[in-house]
Amino acid sequence: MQIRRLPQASDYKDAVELQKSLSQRLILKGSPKKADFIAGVDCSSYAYSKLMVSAVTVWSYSQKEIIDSITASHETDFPYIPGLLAFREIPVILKAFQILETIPDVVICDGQGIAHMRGFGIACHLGLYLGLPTLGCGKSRLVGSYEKPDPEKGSVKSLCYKGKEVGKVVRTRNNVKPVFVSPGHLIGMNESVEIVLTSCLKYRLSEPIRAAHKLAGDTIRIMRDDLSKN
DNA sequence: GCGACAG
DNA sequence: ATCTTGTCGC
Repeated sequence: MQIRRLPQASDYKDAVELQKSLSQRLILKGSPKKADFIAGVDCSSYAYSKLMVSAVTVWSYSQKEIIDSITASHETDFPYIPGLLAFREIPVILKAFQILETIPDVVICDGQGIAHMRGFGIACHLGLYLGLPTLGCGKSRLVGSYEKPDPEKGSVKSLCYKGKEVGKVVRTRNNVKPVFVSPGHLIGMNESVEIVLTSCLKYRLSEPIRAAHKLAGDTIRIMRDDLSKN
């Protein structure tokens, strides 16, 4: 699919400034017209190397199964820095989207949307590149405070940061650690939570994210094994 | 200055 | 994120 062009940053200072300026472009409302094709994005990296693998899967809500998936690999020079995750993962993620045939209705990212110190997590960054509705679904918190949601699936509490609600803490399975949901671009807060809950069938993580996580992991292990032979 | 800190 | 098997608990 088509990817938009955005300004780049190579060092910490430029990256922080870029996030501040790009955050002005976000549209944090709306609901996907037809939220049937829900994509999940995840990355795996190989310890002790720069190798990164991304996986994008597309799950159909009506069919309850993965209907398309793709992987890409890329070497990165950007280290993991809390708040700057996108600069490490976006290149390999865009490489995968470039060859993805199915156009998703909405994209779920492994990480945060606006629940970020500058209101510009990886889901926001990817949303501007793709021009599609995106949202972040993190397995842990980056910023903000919250009260524990009730133990039943579907319970939700606000995630607040600097006096504003920036996300939701969502229980996707009974008695299981909640996930952190926040809009990325072209979608609202409640709509983001709705997408996550409708794509969580029997596990903590939504189906497309789970599938992408497994695909990226399996792929990088295969690449690692091939490297150790030759 | 100290502690926190997506993946 | 990654190095890694079995095992305890609902």
